[in-house]
Amino acid sequence: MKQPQTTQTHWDVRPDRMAAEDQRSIPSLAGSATHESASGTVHVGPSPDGDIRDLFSFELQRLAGLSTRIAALSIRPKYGITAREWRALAVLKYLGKVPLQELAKHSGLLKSQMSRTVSAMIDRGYIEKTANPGDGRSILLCLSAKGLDLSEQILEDSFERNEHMLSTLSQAERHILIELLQRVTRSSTQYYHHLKQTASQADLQQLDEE
Amino acid sequence: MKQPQTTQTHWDVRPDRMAAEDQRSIPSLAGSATHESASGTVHVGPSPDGDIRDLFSFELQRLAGLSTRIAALSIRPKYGITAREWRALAVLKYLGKVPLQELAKHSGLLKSQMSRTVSAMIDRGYIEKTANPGDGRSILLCLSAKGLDLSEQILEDSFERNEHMLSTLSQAERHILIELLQRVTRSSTQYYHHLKQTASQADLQQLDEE
DNA sequence: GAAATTTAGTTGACATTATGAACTATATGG
DNA sequence: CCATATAGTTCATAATGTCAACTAAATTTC
Repeated sequence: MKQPQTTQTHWDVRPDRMAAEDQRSIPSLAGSATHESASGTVHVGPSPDGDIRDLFSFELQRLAGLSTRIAALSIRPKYGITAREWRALAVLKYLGKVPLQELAKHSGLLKSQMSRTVSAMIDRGYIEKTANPGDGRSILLCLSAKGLDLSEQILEDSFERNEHMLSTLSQAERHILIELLQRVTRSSTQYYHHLKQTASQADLQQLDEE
Repeated sequence: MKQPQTTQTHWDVRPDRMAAEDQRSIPSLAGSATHESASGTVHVGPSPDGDIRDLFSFELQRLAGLSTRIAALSIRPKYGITAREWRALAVLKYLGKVPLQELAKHSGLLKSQMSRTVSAMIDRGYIEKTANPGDGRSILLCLSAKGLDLSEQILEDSFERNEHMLSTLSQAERHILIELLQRVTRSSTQYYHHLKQTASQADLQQLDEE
């Protein structure tokens, strides 16, 4: 099934940016040559002539949307579960037995979202909930046998999906990609907290002014 | 755990996997090895016991969610525009003057979504709409002067945001990351079309069977 | 060249997701 | 004790995504 090394897939990948029907005019595209200016600083700071395609977050969003659709297409019909529910299971699988907040953090969801997701999974018997002996407010969540089994099945499928998505990358490139993403996630998390903080400070200041 | 075959990358990645507050023991984690025996067929794929953190799509989704929140935090309050609306403007900026379908494709949205988005932007004077002389069904969209101005302002902000998000990567690494993302987007697009097609074929078959 | 089929865009209906705030019940620190 | 912080649930609301129906213009086909 898996073909880790080959670069060839049956779906035949074709070049980008100026694919097929796209090249209608757009003279401004000539400017894209400017990017590759050797090794110097390319688009970093405020770039006057860069366009959105050079923007990391743009590519990221585009691909993430695609990935969501692909996952939904493969998971929902087959397992009767949403991608988000599955993610909760899979995260819980490596966390073991943790309170809800912890699960939410690792999944990148708000606790309110996670609370609903989890209670739906409890109703369906995928997750078990026990009291936390050390803290009466908190609960401890873990996978049921059924939940573990499901999460493993889907995880396997997911690795295969990823295999297809990454089919044009070599093994080395895949590792690089994941590692870079993880690093970016870390620094972005810090940046996000920073932003939130200064934003709420600005809000307070605004109130003072009125 | 997982063994990436001595994938030594020069930037010495130290995934935090068990960062900061996370290492609260979780003794039950040791037990996760025992599960394998029960389920019989374990993982046959390339990742026998990899967990979801090794999954490209998982990292992707996590980071994309973060990026969305960061963008919303910076764009909405400052410019009174949603991230999606801005993306439409920025894509239109490099496309020039195109029909709606074209704009939708490049933005990764359905035409129905784009139609709504665009008409809101027309109402606010950011986008102009003219008839397509070559095709009576179609319309041609382009940025107004106001829209161009706004898109450039936000684009500049966005490059700065990205700067923060990518702050821990070298210039070379940023290029690699974008490159890889673009390549993955291309092959994933192919895969998606492939999936959709086989899915709808399965649907038809199902109908036949009834 | 008229009927049937495609295609571009708009709109409506509906499910999913995101976000914040209110509310409960414990916990913790003066 | 009382004030305050925290864990989790629930509610309200907005944004997003998805699909299908609909109009109008193009294209194909016989």
